[in-house]
Amino acid sequence: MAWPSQLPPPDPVLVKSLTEQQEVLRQQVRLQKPDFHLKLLAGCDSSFIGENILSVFVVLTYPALELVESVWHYDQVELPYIPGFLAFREAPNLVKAYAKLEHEPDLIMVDGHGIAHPRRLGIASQLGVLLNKSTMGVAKKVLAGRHEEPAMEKGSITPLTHRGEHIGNVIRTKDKVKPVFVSPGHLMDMETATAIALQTALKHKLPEPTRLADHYAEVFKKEVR
DNA sequence: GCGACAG
DNA sequence: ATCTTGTCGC
Repeated sequence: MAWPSQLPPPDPVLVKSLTEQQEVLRQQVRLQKPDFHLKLLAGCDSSFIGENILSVFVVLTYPALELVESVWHYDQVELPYIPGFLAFREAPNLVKAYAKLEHEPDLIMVDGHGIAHPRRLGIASQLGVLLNKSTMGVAKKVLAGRHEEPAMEKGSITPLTHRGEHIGNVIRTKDKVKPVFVSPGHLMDMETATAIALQTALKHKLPEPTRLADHYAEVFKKEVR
């Protein structure tokens, strides 16, 4: 009866190394209003099969949100999941999948947090720095910070704060459905990220880019087997 | 010291 | 993330 509902004990040496790497990357993050004219919007997501990871990228037109491309990359996972260090486990494979895209998106919506992270470097921010591309994060659960529950109707927003900083927004993208947590990743700002998340959330809780990436991850998963 | 803990 | 059945509602 070791750690009941606990997580596997992380290796202190590994955590120290990853924390140092995060600091280097964090200093490269730029939060600013993007200069692009949003035409192509990408979404990405990863799923697992034992010790392997399957990452998917989809590209949609904006604002029509029609699918124009979808690619994937399947490989071995190098690290275990450690809260706060998700990017080191998933970003490498996402970068390889991204390289297969024929269309270069203006923005990437990532499943996970942007700066709404204990050290302001969630997977969306880290991936943005690695690809030197605008990114924003859309997560289903909180990792850091506190917030009030937004009203039950679609469009309601509440701020997510941590140590006195506004690190994200809690957005109700669908009536009476659990809200999502949005935050800018890299080369992006809070206002734009929030607006795009709401604009691209049609009939579902998750915005289309993330939702479709999630969907295709399941489709390609059967192809890999 | 006690919980919490993206995917 | 993944393991898992039926069930409620649009």
